[in-house]
Amino acid sequence: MVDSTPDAPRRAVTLRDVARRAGVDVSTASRALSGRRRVTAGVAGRVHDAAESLGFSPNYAARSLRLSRTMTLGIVFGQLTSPGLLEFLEGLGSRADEDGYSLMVTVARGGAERYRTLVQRLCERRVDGLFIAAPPELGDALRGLQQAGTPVVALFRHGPGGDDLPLVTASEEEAVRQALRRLRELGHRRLLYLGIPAAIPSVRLEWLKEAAVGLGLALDARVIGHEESVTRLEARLREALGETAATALFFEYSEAPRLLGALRGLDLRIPQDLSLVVFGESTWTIELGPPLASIRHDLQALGRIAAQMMIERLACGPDAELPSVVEAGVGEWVERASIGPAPATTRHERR
Amino acid sequence: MVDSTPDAPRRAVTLRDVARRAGVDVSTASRALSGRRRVTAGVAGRVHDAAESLGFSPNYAARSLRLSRTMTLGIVFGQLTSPGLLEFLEGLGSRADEDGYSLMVTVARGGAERYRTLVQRLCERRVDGLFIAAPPELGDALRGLQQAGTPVVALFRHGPGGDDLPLVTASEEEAVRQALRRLRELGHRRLLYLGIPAAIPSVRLEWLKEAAVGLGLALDARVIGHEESVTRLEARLREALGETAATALFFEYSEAPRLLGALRGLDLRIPQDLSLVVFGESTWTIELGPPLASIRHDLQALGRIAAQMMIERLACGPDAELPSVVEAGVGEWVERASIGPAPATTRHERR
DNA sequence: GTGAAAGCGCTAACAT
DNA sequence: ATGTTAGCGCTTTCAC
Repeated sequence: MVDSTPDAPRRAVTLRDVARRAGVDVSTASRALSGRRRVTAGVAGRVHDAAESLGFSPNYAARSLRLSRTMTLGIVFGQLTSPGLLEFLEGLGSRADEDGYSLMVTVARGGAERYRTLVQRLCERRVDGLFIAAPPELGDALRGLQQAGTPVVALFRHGPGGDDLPLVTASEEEAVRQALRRLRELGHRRLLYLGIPAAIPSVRLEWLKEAAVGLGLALDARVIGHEESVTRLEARLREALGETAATALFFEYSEAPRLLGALRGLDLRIPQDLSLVVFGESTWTIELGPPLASIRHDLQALGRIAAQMMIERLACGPDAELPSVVEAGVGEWVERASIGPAPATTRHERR
Repeated sequence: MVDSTPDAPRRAVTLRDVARRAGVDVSTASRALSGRRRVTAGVAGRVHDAAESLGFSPNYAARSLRLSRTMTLGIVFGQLTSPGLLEFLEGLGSRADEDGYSLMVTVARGGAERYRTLVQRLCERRVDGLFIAAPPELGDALRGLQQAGTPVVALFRHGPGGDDLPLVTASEEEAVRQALRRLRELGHRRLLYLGIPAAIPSVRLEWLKEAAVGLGLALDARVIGHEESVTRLEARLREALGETAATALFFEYSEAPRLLGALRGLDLRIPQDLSLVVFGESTWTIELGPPLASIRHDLQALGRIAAQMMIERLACGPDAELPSVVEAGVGEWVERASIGPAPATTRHERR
């Protein structure tokens, strides 16, 4: 049923097969199928029928070779950790898909060397465009791409040493300002930021500092280790809150489980004793316990935007330049029940 | 620095360029670079130098065309929701990567029709192997792949109507049995399973039922809506616990935030009043609140196994058959503080 | 409107 | 050991 000639060769049907079946030349079949050039109605019909009945599926490698474009976009991730990356990927993928582009996804997982290897491989694959998340120093791994005029853009942020690529990212500046303004309005004067070293935070910290200075708020920042236990964090937290007398706490989504766990041990009421703001969100931060106020992104939308930019760029031809930084997405301040008026005296002062 | 001839053509360097520069024929250059056939040391050196200095990157489309293999694996996801999919993807991708395969990732996001479209596209891309997560009825979308002898495997489970593909999945049978045995040991006799309709649960429910029957435990199962609010769930939960007098509750990771939120409103002590077991886990279920006992998978390992199977199959040639079901991963029972001895009388009986 | 022919970049027979 | 030749499947001039 699936195959009319049961012992057909283990070989894909080619355009040649279709043409033969339709009684025309391959070139005619090509035209009929691509529809780009006019063909007699009868011929077109026969060709389509033949293709249909043979189960013809055009070979993209051949087409790519001829057309010098693969209709493929590549992406290199550093690591697939944050669940936000799935949303991003979904957005990017679906937008690309709409214009017929497929996505090659790779994960570096290692150092800069791995990044370079993957970039090389994607270059061999002749992707039409390449995204690199938080790119490190890439050296001459980009050479092939550059020679071919393939656009390469950095995603989210630049990694150490890799700041020579146009960047597509979401800006949180305004959202951070809004959050701080609101907290100030609620009487908060001293803020604390807890983050892991050398990740996204650096930029966030800049924004936080800037906004805090602008509004006359005190901001302390402390680094917490990636692996510190909940009990350890509890002590750290107690100490940090004691020393800074902060009434509002900022932290990263990735640290939220441990931090919230530690917070429980401290017997603080949220938000009466302490207001909480998290960078990023998910059902966990919203549905469980006090809904956490957050500075979030629509990462799916950001993905779509990144894809769209690339596609437009591709349509413009190789000579169009990419702007060096595109703040494509916009961070959003979402107020929720985890923030409230600052306590008159902090818990620690009370003691 | 990057380019010795500043106004070089916007064109990738080809093997021909390398050969010319090295003063040899393209075929010789090909041999020297592939290293598959012996070449004089001097020539090899010159060719490599030329390739190096020109920044040569072999065109995979051309190679694919010639070799009839793309060194590309395709994967179709239904949706990119569960964070576990990232782990899976990472495992699959890294294993594939080790053997030089790249990964084309697509997301159906829609109904069976979208699946078919993506399968078609991946077929045109001539992937060497294809994974489809929870495939629905695919109809003749698989024809091209079949004709070409491309292996296609289903992942996780079969979707409605799509049960004609070899399946790679993880079995939880034994883990479920262990969990129930342990609960029985702790005095539990009545269990409750809360799940969303038409997702993974169906299989899980089978396993649960089977194990429960085998151990003489009572098992009730209730469906909860995908969108029910926490307060609504609270009522549902109260009702369900009241009616079944269950002392242990099973639920899915995806429902955990809402369910745990609802549980809080019920003023139950975990595990004194109720024991909890979740299918799947993350830092959220471990670090926050009472660590949840779980039936989990190492999805990254499963991904690696799936990739490995495919690669081996590819090495065997197109005539090797895939076994129809491979339970490649093993679910694991992990006991944590969320389970404890069954209460002498259930909370509701006490009232 | 259709067929003939060339060629995208590469590899593998075959010849030398 | 190296060069010559053919061809993977497709699109696109170029004739007719």
